[in-house]
Amino acid sequence: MVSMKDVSNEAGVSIATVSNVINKTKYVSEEKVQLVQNAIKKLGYVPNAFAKGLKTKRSGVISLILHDTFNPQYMSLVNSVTKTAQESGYSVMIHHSDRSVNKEKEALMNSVSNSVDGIILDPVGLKNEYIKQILQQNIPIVFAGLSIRGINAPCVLANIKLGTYEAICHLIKTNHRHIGFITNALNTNLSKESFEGYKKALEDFNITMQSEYIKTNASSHTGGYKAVTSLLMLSSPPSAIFVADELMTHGAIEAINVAKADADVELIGLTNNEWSNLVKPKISVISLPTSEIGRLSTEIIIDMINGIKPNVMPKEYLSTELFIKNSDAHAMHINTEE
Amino acid sequence: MVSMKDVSNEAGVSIATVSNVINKTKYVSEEKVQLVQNAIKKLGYVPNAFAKGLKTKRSGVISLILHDTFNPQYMSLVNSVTKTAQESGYSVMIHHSDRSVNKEKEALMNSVSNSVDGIILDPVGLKNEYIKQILQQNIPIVFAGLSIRGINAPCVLANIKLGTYEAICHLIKTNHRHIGFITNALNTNLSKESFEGYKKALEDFNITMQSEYIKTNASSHTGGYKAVTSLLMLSSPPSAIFVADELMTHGAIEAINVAKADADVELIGLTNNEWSNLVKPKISVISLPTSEIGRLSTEIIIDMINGIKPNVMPKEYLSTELFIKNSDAHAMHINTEE
DNA sequence: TTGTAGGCGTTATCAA
DNA sequence: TTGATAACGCCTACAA
Repeated sequence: MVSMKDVSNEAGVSIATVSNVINKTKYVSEEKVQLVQNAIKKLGYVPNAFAKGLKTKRSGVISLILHDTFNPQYMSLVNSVTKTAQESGYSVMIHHSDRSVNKEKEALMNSVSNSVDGIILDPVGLKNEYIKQILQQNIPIVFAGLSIRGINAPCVLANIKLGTYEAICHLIKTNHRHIGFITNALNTNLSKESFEGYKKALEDFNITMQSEYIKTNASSHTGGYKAVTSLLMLSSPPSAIFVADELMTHGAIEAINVAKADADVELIGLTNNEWSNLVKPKISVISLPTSEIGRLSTEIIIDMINGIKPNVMPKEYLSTELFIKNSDAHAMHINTEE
Repeated sequence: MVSMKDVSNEAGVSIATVSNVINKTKYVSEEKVQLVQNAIKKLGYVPNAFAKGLKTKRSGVISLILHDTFNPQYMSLVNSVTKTAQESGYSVMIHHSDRSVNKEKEALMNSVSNSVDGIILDPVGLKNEYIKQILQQNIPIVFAGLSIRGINAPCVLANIKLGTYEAICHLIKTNHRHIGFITNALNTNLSKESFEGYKKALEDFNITMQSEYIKTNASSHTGGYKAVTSLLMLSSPPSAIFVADELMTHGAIEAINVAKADADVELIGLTNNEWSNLVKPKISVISLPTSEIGRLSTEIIIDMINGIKPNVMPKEYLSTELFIKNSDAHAMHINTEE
């Protein structure tokens, strides 16, 4: 491996001068700059990040820890984080916690051990004691997608409550009064907040919530299928259904197809997958601002690394978008911050 | 930051003993092991990867460089690479070259500078002089998804030629004789090999290739749309169309919908997106073994890191799968290696 | 079985 | 303006 010392020998200058040329830390005469640059090129010198990090305590690496990469939406998160980071000269290390608190802990430890400059965490659950230890290490952390209670760190989230509210309002305005709501066990912020939005919309329009229209124990493909099927079998079935998860939306579509009920029921799902435009029956969707979440999280973490306090604490909500079927443009796009 | 020295002080042993306890490099008496472990826990010691790497020249990091992350398929690649790596104790650093040879070069340099133990490269184009320099640095590299000519490194690819061949054979066996073929400019291995498969299938069944059925200048959504539209306007349009790209498949479906031609034309697209099951008109698809490509690439790179020569050189082909519409099971699954 | 000490490639302080 | 040199935290002969 060719080191600074080799370069300094080749160029006939001191190691310090080489370092100053590379990092532009001090003025070096044009003559020596040339000498050094030629030597670097000739020898194919590449700086050693270990040695540099050992001195500076900085790695130029941001750690991205994802809890569920099965969901296709995560690609745009990975994308935007990586791009934003690269633009600022950072590299991204990616870990999967795979819905396991233990793996999350491992990923966090690994991040500490690798001296990453900052961590973007999409947490597994509502708590992980180990996270507090990270904060004590003084390594910046921001939460993406989910928040963790009791932890004072910035947090970038989709405003799913407002998104759901908008979607339900749209349905009501297009004369739906019997609206189904399907989600998983209401044990995540996402589903809980989505349900809040649903309730609020009904309230605002003075519509009584009917418990038989609410299915809160669905999950994944099959769950969506079963939930919709049972809704359609009610004596007075809903004329519209909101589904708060991408996979469950799949199942919902199939159920409608099987029941040949596409003329009778309006569906709003959750996805930003392009394929959803081509699906029959046509559905409307709300899409999470995954890409923006990634970009903003990264910008915040970089600010924190540089000692700049993020001005929005502790939570930053990004709005979802509602795409109405048969319409290229999206219907509403309300931007809120708090 | 708490270092080994602090631990050794706390435990009342030497630094070397601490190191030996941590790395299990030498036998240490049970008594001192306890002492050290208690000290580690008490102080919250975490090894410093910089110092370690500086000595050992190993980082435990694999670099994954992707050329196009717009394509949703990449998520499963990222997924399988990360999981496989994590299982073997490696971390993954992810870079986007974004179809730019320059960015690819930057990512490679960054990888060298960070002393990654190995590189999985999904290359931008058919060549990049800089890659040869990487090989000279003696850092293991494997190509995923695309091969680069003139470079002697392992290479894990989808057997798109065979996949296309199977798909076209299926069409022929179901009595199609007029089969359209749509791809981009034939300037990538993928499209070239796909076209090879198309030609071979026609030959094997003694069907004359008709040049008006071949559209090789399509690209992206719009390209697929235009290509299919023009095919459908032929005086004797094809009864089946093969589309060798996910986005182009989108456009193709729309074109068929607009032309209301779904009864008349059979479509086979390229994707492994779950949504494609729900699309109308129903389509068949061949799917790339992205996940397997990721897993195998990672296994190979880890072997190389450990000095084990991969036994399959220089290319390893993984088979695609053909999913016939209206059928849950896939029709064929032929596994070949060469 | 345990300890001492040199050096990995940088950066940064201090002299020159 | 440039150059010596002492850390940074760890591993690993080599000694004891």
